[in-house]
Amino acid sequence: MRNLNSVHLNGLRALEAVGRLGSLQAAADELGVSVGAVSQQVIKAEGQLGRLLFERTPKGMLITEAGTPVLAALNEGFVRLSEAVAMAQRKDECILTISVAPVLAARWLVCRLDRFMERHPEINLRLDATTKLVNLAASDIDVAIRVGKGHWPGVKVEHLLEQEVFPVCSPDMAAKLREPADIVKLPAVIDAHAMFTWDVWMRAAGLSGPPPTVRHVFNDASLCLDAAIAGQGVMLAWQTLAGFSLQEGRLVAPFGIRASTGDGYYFVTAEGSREPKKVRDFKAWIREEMAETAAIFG
Amino acid sequence: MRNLNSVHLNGLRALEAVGRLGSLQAAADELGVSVGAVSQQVIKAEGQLGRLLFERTPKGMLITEAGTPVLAALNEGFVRLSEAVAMAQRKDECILTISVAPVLAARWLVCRLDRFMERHPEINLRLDATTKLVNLAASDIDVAIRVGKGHWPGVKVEHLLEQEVFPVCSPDMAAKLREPADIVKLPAVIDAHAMFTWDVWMRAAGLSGPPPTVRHVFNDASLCLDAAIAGQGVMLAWQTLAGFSLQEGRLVAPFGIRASTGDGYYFVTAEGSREPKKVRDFKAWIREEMAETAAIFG
DNA sequence: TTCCTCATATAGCTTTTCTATATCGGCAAA
DNA sequence: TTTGCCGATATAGAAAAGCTATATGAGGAA
Repeated sequence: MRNLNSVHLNGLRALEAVGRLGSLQAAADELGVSVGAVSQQVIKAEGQLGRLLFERTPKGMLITEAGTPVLAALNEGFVRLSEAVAMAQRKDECILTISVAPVLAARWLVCRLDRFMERHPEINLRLDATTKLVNLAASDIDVAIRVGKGHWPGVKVEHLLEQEVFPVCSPDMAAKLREPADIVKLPAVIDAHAMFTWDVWMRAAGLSGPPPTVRHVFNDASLCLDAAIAGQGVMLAWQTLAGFSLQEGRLVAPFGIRASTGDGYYFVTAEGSREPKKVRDFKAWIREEMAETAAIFG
Repeated sequence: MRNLNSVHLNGLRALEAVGRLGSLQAAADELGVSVGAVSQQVIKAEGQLGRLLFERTPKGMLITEAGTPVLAALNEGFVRLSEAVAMAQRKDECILTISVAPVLAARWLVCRLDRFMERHPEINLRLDATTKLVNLAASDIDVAIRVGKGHWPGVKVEHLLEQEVFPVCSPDMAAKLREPADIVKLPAVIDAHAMFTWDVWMRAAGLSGPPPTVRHVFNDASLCLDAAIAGQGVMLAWQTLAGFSLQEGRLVAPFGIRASTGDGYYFVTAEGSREPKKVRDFKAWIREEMAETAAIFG
């Protein structure tokens, strides 16, 4: 499209407007400039194209035969540009863009989105699955959910749920356990990205000695949970990861001892401006769903 | 399309180029400006739209979800504008735009255009039927054929054929005529726009007395000729108007007396520049056809 | 002949666009 | 940890584009 470098876009627009509206005055009205400005632009643009698109008559501008297809194509082009601008300027009241960790999306959020649709049919979600802390001022994300200490500058942070970890394993594996100390004797499956270790839970359980032996390590928490479900070992899991599988009976949390990691779930939104209703609606719904998940454990 | 007034077209183009090419540098290369210029334009245009279309990452600009449809529409728009510009800038070697009087077109030229197509299949004609003397410098007409004295300033004029007039009537009507003086006793059909009167012919025929009585007057020479063909009167016609009907035997030119009107057929072209081959080809062909028409009369 | 409409030309001001340069942040390699 | 590179951004000021205001010209109608 380098050929567009040889002609001024404002001039092409002037040509199109005159071609469609029939006179310099009508075009000037639409473009919001004076008749003289349109006249200059038309003359200059014709010069840049090396082609006369109009014949001047006392009754106004008449399109030349060569001008007809050119002006038709210009019209289609500008109609499309106008649609693009309208699209960009439209307030997407009905689209909510959220950012959550992939594992939270896969293991907790996506399976309950049907309930969000029931509650808010007028809101369409866009889900950006990433663990990065997004720059909300420089992206189109409305709200993020993140796990961590919550000390993130430049954004508004709102606590949602304290993260707790606890061992989970298959029911068959759990059936062989007589006391909490038996858990650390099981082989373990490990999530390499976890920000905590078995020590956190063992302290809460009042256990000393070595942690479980590592059988498998995964770089994806969701895959790690699948391994635990498959009976390949015990995993130190957390509420949103394991809640659904616990409810289904595919996993068991033996003895129910939980330890707080010191991290929490937080809503992260842009500072300053008043939150749109769709964001408030979403947060309220998430709170309810988190409360229901928390209720599984006590 | 007034919404385009609120955003700079150059900025939209910068957005589109970055969206399509993936970086400010690549866009700058295509637009022929510096990276700083593109950066400024993108930032300003996003501000004017009130929408971020890109997320800035260390690896370059990433299109936001909202940006994807907007940039797609911008791309379509600019592709079409580019096509329009290419169309306008393309040298139409194969299109010849001619301007002739409507009656010349209808009665002489159009019926023989098949022969022009045979001779020059590579040339497409555009025919502008008007009697006005066109401003060749301010229109896209390559060559005009006009009837008159030929004294037209500011254009190149080239004589083609002297205009002669002569009475024509239906064969039945002609069968009753014994001598030229009988012609002026017939009722006449008159072309209101004709630039000559019966006096011109009567002088050439050596006849005195009153001209034929007027039966019908037409504001279109072609309709007038049709009336003569229909036997409604005698018409003072000219070569290009009546030639074809004479050859067909639908009209007769009794006694073959012709008078020169003092007007002529002329090629009219723009002054100055060397004529393209297509114009020279067309004129050569017209000369041959005119010579053939002239041969009908002796 | 006069008046109106439409396009065009011109001078000069305003706005946009651009260049040149410096800076910043992130990432990879030493 | 330091350094260098890459890509984006900010800034000042120059250049170009765009615009207004005004005058002019041509054609047509009253």
